[in-house]
Amino acid sequence: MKAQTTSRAEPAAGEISAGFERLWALMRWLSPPGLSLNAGATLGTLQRSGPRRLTALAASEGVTQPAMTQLVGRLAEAGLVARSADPDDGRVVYVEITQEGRDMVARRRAARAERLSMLLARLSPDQQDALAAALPAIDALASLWRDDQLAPPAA
Amino acid sequence: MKAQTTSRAEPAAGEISAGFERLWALMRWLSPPGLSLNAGATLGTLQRSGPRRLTALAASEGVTQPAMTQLVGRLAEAGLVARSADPDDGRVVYVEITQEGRDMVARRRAARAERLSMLLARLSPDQQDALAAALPAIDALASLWRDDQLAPPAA
DNA sequence: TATTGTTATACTCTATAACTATA
DNA sequence: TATAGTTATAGAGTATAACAATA
Repeated sequence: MKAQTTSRAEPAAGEISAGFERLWALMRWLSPPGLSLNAGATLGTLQRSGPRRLTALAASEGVTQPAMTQLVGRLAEAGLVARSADPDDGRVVYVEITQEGRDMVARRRAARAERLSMLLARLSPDQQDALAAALPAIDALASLWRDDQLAPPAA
Repeated sequence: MKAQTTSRAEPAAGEISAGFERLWALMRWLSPPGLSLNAGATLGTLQRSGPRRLTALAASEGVTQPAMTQLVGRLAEAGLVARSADPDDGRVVYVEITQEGRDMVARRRAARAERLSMLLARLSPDQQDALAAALPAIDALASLWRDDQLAPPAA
């Protein structure tokens, strides 16, 4: 309740998180079956960021290390990712997306875009513009959070 | 691939859905434990929309009818919702949020807002504004989709 | 002794199919 | 016969705890 510690961000935070929550069911509907949302997001992270350690992947996707072990196991079994060892540290496992995985990401992205564009077309031009204009902020928000998970700040 | 059927919405759809996907892990992190994301979203829908039939609730949350039966059962057991019968049709079940449920929604919303505001404060003012400006579009998108689920359009 | 990742186990949640009750 | 909702069953996916291997 303490006022003006964070400029105008504070009053808006409640509405923004409520808006995100309302998108929850839509996001599930957009995602083609075959991969869970976690699996799809993990694949997307690997495509954007390149090979990553299993622990880092678990942190950036917000799941536990054992859960990521199993998720990577499923993705590897499906040929979508590959594991590799660190030559300098035998404990470390790197996870990398395969070409097959990239194809899967592309297919899913196209399917989502097709479904979403039908809805977007029914928004007003102003609303479409507002969504597009918010994309950099959405990306920045997601990146900030992921970076915090990898190297927690103060709290 | 067919061009200009939907103005500028089409090229942006891919980026927007990718942005949503990147928010996925953040959304899970924002949500306090105790209720699943589906449970929280369902409670939020009931608070906004008032009593709803179980079938309609299942459609608007994007889960099957049996899944909603069980989810409502869990929420009712926790005292967060109440069922009531339709006097005119003995088959119909209405689901309504209780005061305890409203309190839960408020608590969760406050917790999410607190976590999110720490991240929002680290965005530039422009980015904060862009997010706030996109809220009406996000709400409209969610509503469009929910309405379609309740009464499917053409496809 | 600390760190990285895996295995074991139990639990939550979901979907499909079969069922009951009302219309 | 169709519709609203429930029950039965099986499966996916997660977390906690215990473990193995490397540093």
